[in-house]
Amino acid sequence: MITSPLLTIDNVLFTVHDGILKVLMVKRSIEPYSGLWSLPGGIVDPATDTSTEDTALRKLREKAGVKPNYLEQLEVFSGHDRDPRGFTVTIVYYALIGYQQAEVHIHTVDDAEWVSLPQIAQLNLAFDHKKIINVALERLRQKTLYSMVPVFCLPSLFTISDLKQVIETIIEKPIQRKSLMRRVEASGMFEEVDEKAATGKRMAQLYKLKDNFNIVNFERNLSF
Amino acid sequence: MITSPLLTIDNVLFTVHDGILKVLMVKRSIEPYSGLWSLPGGIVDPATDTSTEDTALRKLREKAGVKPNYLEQLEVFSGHDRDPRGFTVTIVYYALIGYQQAEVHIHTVDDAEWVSLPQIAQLNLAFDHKKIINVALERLRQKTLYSMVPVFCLPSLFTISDLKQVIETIIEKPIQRKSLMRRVEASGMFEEVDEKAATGKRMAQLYKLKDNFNIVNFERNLSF
DNA sequence: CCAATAGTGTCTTTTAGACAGTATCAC
DNA sequence: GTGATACTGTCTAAAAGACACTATTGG
Repeated sequence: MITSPLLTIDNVLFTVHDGILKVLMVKRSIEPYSGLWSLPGGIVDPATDTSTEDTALRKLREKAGVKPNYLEQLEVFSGHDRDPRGFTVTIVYYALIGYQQAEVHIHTVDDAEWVSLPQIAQLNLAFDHKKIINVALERLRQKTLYSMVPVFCLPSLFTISDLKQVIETIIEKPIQRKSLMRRVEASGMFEEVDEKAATGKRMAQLYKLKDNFNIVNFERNLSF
Repeated sequence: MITSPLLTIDNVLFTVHDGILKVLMVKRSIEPYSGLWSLPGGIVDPATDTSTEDTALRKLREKAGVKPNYLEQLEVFSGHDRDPRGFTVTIVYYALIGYQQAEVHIHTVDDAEWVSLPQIAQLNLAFDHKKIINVALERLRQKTLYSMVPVFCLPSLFTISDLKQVIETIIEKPIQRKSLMRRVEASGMFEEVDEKAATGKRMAQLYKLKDNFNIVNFERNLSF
């Protein structure tokens, strides 16, 4: 008779704030790795969850009171060496949210915090979470090259400059404003709203996601 | 106390033979869905498997005696409605193999068979395996547009025409031979061997994967 | 008017598509 | 030589990069 291994999920929730890419981390309060920072995740509960995606959303709600704008399966990590308790299987999701949207909730929970990538590099994280974050980051960067997913790191109204900054923060490269505008147009995902933002000198056009948008994948990557 | 749900893996093993894309199916001998065709998979066994990828490879070996040239995680399927026994979680892998390479083994196992996609559409498959196959197919098609993965459906020596046919079979569209040759060259994954194949009239150059190849992803998709 | 940010026009670059033209083989 | 398949040369097309140019704002 085979006993099922411990099945957990973990979330890599990204946001961008002031040109810095951050990941939501929570402090572990139980063994193993008690006291260390870790990804917000937990055990899949067949009694309450209708799917593992449901588990992922529930954990983000419970641990930080947030609901992401975007959530997608990254991949499964498994093995004997990733948890001192033995063989474990973790389904990892990566997710995006606007900083303003989440900030309120994060601040009321003192064991949840936005951590920048340089900070993460220096921390000692629980389990193989550092590796998981790197895989998620790689995927987010790739996806940023051929889609508009970074928009999910922004509030519901945003300018082209906002979007440009978020993209540049994620891929750590400058992009051409012109290229971005062409893609915004071509994607058909967005509509201009009757409002302008006074961020810079000249007022900037505000955009929002259309009510029934489909995420478009472009046929070629941005390059440099 | 939370009991872990039943954790299984399934494989969608593709090959191309004579211009037909096929999936390896096995006949179920136990309930539920006994007697129906299903994907070759099974339960993850922490006692023997070092990872879920290991489970996937083991199941392909046990059920059909084959070792794929390419194996990659597709995604996790979960829910209460996919198995009459209740909440289940299935990690799905998709894989590629050359027809010649696998044929011998498949023929010795009478409950394993290559099934074409039109045939699959007409069959009544176990669980949600029809849906899983469609998701895997979609992924394979996407990947074919920006990489050379279809080469893993071929024997170790192959011609450009072989590769072209496999690609066209997968995406169900004709491509330009010229575009393919440019990509074969640009990828740096292949080397010409000192041998020619007498498939058509003029002898065709044979290629093989370099000993230390890296799978290259192109910056733009093939289009039509 | 000036400085700064928003946004446009347009030329270049890259890489795929199209397709004609050449090469090599069996017969 | 003929016909069929293999391969190359080269023009066009689509979309991104580069970058100069215009527009709009606050002061």
